[in-house]
Amino acid sequence: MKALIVDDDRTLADLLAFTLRREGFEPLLAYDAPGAIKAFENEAPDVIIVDVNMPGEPGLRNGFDVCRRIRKTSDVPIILLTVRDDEDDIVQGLSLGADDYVLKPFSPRQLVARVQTVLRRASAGRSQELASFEYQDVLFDPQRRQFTRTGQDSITLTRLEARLLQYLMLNAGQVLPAEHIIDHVWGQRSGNTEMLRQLIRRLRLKVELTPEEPDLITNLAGVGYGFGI
Amino acid sequence: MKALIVDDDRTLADLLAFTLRREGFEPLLAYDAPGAIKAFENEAPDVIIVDVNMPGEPGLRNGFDVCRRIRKTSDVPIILLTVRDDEDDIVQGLSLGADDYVLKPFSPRQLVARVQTVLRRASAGRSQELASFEYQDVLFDPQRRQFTRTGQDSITLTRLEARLLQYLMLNAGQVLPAEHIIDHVWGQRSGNTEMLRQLIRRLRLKVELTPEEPDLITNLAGVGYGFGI
DNA sequence: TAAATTTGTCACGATTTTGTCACACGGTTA
DNA sequence: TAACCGTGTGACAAAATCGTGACAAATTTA
Repeated sequence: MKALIVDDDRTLADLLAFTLRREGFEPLLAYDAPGAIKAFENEAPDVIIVDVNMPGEPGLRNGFDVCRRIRKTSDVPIILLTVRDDEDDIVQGLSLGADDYVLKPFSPRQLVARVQTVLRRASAGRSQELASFEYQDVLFDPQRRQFTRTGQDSITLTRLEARLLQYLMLNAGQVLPAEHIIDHVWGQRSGNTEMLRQLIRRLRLKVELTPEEPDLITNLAGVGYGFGI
Repeated sequence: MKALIVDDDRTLADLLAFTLRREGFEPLLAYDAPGAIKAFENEAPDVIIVDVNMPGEPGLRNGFDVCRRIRKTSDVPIILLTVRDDEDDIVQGLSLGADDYVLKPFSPRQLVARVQTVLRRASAGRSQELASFEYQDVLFDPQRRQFTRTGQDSITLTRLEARLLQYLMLNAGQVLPAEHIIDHVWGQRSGNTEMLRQLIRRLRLKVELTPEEPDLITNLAGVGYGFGI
């Protein structure tokens, strides 16, 4: 299994290479966007790990450009590395077709786990959805509908709860109009405000530390709800 | 993804069509306002790019009319093309519900980037309005309805307060007739002078440092109110 | 099929938001 | 000077919005 690592921070790139090699991968290294494209074309890696923030010439500038460029011709799994707190990055990266993203800083073990998850899904032919979402100290795995707060036991969400949470996390930092949420969770036809209120409530009971004083899922009166605002 | 291009300059329209097709879009062309409406109704495009300046019969004259007409029935993202860096055009366009505008001349790449940004925003459900307004030491985020005076805690405005402030800030420096404000905040039907007085009052209480001596929202007797005069 | 889980519906109270009424103040004008 | 107008202000009522609990219907699981 070839894994292409793209990062201008050579120390980090080397560390990733070392870790992946130990896990049986054949690591390839690129230190900038053009190098990444070249390596991708010459080596046909099975998975690509790209740092979002890289210097470089305009047009082929950063991890997003690499992602976009590769997605034009290939469905190879791509994992983006991004610094914390930049939700716009996440949304943008996902819309560009990345399969997963990992927030820095991360442990090498963690990254390897993500790589394997992405590969497993890719081989199963369903690289549609996301492998996982991270935000502060919470982690959500839509596939298994497992929600985990670091240091605590993980919780299994119901199908609707998971769809709601996924939609909220995918658009973290934004206020989503109730109608949009309803459309997305229940589909155009059914679904109403009351059902959303109940679902929000149930999700909060499972997910929030103090459901009376929610800190993850907040409401904006007259509009809708948002995650991480 | 269907992209409707409306421009009487066929050379430019063709160039845009070529560029968008290369990026995976299915371009549709219209060379005047009536043609644009027809294409919009028949083809249901995912995004519309309209040149502001077009010849044509009165009533359905230019890009603004197209924008206004389409916004009556649809939230499809609209990008306006304009030559003048005339702020009035921009303000007018945005107040008519356009999602973005691009000043001519522009590079095709640039336009494609804008198109993708707008589509991303639309799919994320935040085709709302502009990201934020700034004026001197105040900042307003319409989406979260957060008002901040630098160095102070931010305040959450109510829906109507936010709409009023947004309208005032969008037209900062001008005195807006009370009737216009009422129409914009409450919509054509309801709304009266008394309600506006109360809303102004409540907004001032939240926003002004000294509500008795307002410095942001000023009144011009017999006409209306203005922001930053 | 029975039990358990998940989802939808109804009703209530608390709070916030919005609308309405009454009145005071200053300036202008008859 | 008195009447009038536009505006600012306060108090209160109406409406909207949200969170909550209880329970029924539907679905999944054993």
